[in-house]
Amino acid sequence: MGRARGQRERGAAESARFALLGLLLEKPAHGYDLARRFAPSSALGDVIHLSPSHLYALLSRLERDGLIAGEMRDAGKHPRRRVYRLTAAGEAAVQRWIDEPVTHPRDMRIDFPLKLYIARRFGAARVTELLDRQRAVFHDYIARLEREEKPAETAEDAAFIDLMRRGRIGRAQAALDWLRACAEPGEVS
Amino acid sequence: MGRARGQRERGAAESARFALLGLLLEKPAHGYDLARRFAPSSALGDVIHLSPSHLYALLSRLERDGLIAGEMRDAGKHPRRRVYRLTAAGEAAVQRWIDEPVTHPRDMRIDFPLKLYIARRFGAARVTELLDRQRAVFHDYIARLEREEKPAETAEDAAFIDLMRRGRIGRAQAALDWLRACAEPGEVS
DNA sequence: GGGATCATGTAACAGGTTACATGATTCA
DNA sequence: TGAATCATGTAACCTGTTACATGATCCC
Repeated sequence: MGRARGQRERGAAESARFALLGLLLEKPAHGYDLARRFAPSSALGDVIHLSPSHLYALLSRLERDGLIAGEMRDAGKHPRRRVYRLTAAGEAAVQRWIDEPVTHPRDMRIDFPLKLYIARRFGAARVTELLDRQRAVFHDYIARLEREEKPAETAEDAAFIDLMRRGRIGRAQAALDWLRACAEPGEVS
Repeated sequence: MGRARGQRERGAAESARFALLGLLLEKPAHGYDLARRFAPSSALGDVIHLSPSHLYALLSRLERDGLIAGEMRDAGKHPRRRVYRLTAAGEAAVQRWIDEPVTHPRDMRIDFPLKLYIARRFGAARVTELLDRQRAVFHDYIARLEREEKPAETAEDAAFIDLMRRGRIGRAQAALDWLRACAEPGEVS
């Protein structure tokens, strides 16, 4: 009971949860509103696909976990809708999430873009800080990999492991290059 | 009942299942044997971590799915062990898997390295073919991305979407570079 | 006897995903 | 009246993961 949580590996949709919180940071919204933000032709929809049912399921869990609170509201000429707002815990969690760089290049596909998207809505300074921190992380990551010497059982294994290392360095380097492009003037609105 | 399966997204451990099948392609083995192949200091262990319990769970599912068949055997001076061998269906599946390049750069972290590792055990020709096919896939992938023009709702969204596209191209290019390094003489034993 | 190694599982739980179900309102 | 849009959910299913349980054999 009460396992050391808070240090979990993030699943593919863990990121989606935070993106939802990030949208609610701007203003309260209901499910259908949020779903529109993830439409295929939108920026968020380009990063991650969220079907309506999936999105509602995520919202339920977020509410269960106490990060958001929903309230049914009449909406004049529309069907009743459940409007969600962040709780204090939810706001704290999402603020932390935005500012924290990812630790691994694999997160440059989904997690980081979502942070970037949300950070943009809170000013250029927020974005610049995120980009800087993220670059520092990968810079160190590459340095560590380049120093690394893993013991291997056979020469064949050693060759393979070294190949893998070169792959990791290449991916981190690609991430670094892309981050530099993001920071170019005009990119961050 | 009987949803269109066979076309599923592959989870992180879907790859591990195939790696297991790949190892069994060489010769039948029991769980503990296979677990050793995934030791932290081994080539496979460098690509993916499989705890013994996880591995046994995967083997159970593989057997349930009819890809492998296990048989308890006495082993002289050792405790009894359950020796697994591929079924015809399992062999067909793994042969297909080895030769099929991955469709997405994200799979260069785990799925492709596992294919590469297994392919190596079946000769340099097998590896060369895999590398060639994989390069062709990413070559096309990049060409498609470079042609692509996505409609966006706002100019800001358009800029963001373009940034994402550049990220994807960068990752694919890094994969391509790495594949070229893999194909260099001496790399494929 | 007892620690190391060999060997195999299972129970339980949380999370991801989606097919399916439902109904209000608007407007042509 | 009926199609389009607005709006919300849930039941069911599978998978991933891991803590925990168990026991044989070897060799000092």
